[in-house]
Amino acid sequence: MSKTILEGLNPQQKEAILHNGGPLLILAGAGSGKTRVITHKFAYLAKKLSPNSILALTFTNKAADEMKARIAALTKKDLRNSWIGTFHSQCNKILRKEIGVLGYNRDFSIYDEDDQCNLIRHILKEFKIYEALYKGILSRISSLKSASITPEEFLSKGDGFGFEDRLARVYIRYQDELKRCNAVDLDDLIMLTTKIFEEHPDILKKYQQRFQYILIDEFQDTNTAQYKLIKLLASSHKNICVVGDDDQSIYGFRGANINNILNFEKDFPTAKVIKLEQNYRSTQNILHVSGCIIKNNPKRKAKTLWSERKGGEKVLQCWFGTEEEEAKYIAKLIKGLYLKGMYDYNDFAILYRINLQSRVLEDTLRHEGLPYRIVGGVSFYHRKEIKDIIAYMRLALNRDDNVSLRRIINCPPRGIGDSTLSKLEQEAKKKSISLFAAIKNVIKSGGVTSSAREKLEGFLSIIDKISSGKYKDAADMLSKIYTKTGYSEFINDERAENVQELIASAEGKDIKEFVDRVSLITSVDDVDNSNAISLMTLHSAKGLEFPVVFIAGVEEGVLPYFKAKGTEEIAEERRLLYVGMTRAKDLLWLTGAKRRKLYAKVQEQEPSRFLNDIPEESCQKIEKILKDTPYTAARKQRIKTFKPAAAYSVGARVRHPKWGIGVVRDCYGEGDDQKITVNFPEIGIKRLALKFANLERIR
DNA sequence: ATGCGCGACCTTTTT
DNA sequence: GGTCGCGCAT
Repeated sequence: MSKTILEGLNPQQKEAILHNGGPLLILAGAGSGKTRVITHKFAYLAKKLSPNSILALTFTNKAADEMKARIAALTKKDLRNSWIGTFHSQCNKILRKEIGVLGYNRDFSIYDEDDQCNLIRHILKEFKIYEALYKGILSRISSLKSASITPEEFLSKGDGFGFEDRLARVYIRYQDELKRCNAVDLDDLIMLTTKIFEEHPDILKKYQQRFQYILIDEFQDTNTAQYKLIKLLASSHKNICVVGDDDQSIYGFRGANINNILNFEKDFPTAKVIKLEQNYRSTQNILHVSGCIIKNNPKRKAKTLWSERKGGEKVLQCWFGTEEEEAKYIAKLIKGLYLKGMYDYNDFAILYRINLQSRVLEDTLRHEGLPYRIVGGVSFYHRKEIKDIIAYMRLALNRDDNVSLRRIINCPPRGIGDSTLSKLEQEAKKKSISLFAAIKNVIKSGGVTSSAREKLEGFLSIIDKISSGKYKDAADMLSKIYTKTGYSEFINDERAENVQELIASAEGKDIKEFVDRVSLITSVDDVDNSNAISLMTLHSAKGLEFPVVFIAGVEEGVLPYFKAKGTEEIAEERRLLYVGMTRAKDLLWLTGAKRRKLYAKVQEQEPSRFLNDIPEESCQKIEKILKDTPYTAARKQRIKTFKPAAAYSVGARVRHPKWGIGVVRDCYGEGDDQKITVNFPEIGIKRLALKFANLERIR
């Protein structure tokens, strides 16, 4: 057992896994096999401990799912009751049990950013603060919460005058309103859990005993509130292992506190520190150049990544007249490399700092007939029609949820306008009751015109019908909502399709679990394996890797973005570039344009200051468009590093459970990391991990 | 209740 | 350049 767990690992990785109890900080450089170490460490721990007594926290659902799948494959243990998940989902789990002590009801709603905005705007109207400020105010409140500062603390810090004081009052009111709605926002999931632990030592003790070991992934992304929470949980046994890379901290603007990683050793003086510096992804050259850039950051835990893939192609720098030329050249290069058979479309990624850069790139790729996909972007669950339908569901489960009620009381339109609504608001305020209860009161007391009363009765009976109905699953409930509310007649075809998709995704799911999932998920985990070039922001690229990476717009004002002024902000921009560069396995291009259209005006652009840190000899600068694409070294590199494994030979036929029969195009890697590339007719070329692919060899 | 014109504003965004 | 929100007009 422990043989398989430690097989194929380097000494540092082994040390990290075998380290016995006590605080451990694993500084895992880009591409150093971090996920592997975490999952194997979990498996190792699970030999002695029940898997359900290990708390393993990630930041994304995707990372959590992947971790679960890999641990399940490794340990063959039942993980249905495990505590592997995101910070938010695991806190939600705790709150659903314990929130009673704070005076909330267990059926609380979870508000996302959209709901938060609605609530803040509602409050600002009442406070007579210019409503357009809501975004700024919400972000201030959110950063207070992520820094674990309560409304009362913030108010007591202020001088009692001016904007800060008013902000404090809005914050207090906001928190009150949430409670009145029996709702928590995403920051509350962390903050309220912490609050319970602080105020109820017995509850804290229960969870301290339950979690014998704590594992945290992407530790550089934790905010102060999250760190406070895990310090509480780890304080008795100090069996805590955090894994992260300070050089990849790029979410400071969302409250992530890089000092958490820098201070871990101070907070846990007996902490062992292990550095994972062997990179299994990029060529030595790419690592060298990205290392030259990141080493200029102040306050970092120095790491020197190295790779067995010695040498490699030089990093290519290219400077163009305009962003159109930049895009065109990138497209031509991709086409050239593709036609030479070196790479597939999904081997390429084009990364950029700001979303608006994607437009020219998209236009050009389309024009050149190259397939692409945008990664990230607007979330499915953020769409109006989806949020509306979910709001009905939420209101049926939690009648105090005023935000959801306001959202749907007149959607689809049923003639309940502002005047009726403000009567309801008044009544609710006067009697300190929810809007839903206010509707009942107003109907009884005859506080509205008879036509308004009829309409309110109609709305009431819809909600009553929804909440008294018996449903076999979440899909059943959603589809009844969709028809009974009149929503289905109200929307256009495209939106109707989205609703159908939502209903389909709820098939067989428990209603409450489904609502939670929707609130805690951002994007649909669509497994888009289509053979296409990936376009995304540098932020979205974190955690991914591609054989060929282009970083576009490496210019002053774009990267670093012009709004980044202070040293820490510049340092974060530098890390952003570093994250982008370390995504590349074989080839890396840094491009820029002399003139770029930004927000309707053409700007003269200078090369990014970060480029000055790149040593001449590791870089190739190209001023004009070349006829030949430089790829020979990369090809040699590939052949050397990826020796064909014996498992499948190129040209062999295999069957995949989902995609049918295909032809093996490539097979490489060793041990658990064996990868296979298969061309499935109709579906296209897929790159698969041999271990999980479930392939069947056929003759 | 809806439609339109005007002005302000622009990042990144795991949950 | 394009979006979003507001206020005013119907």
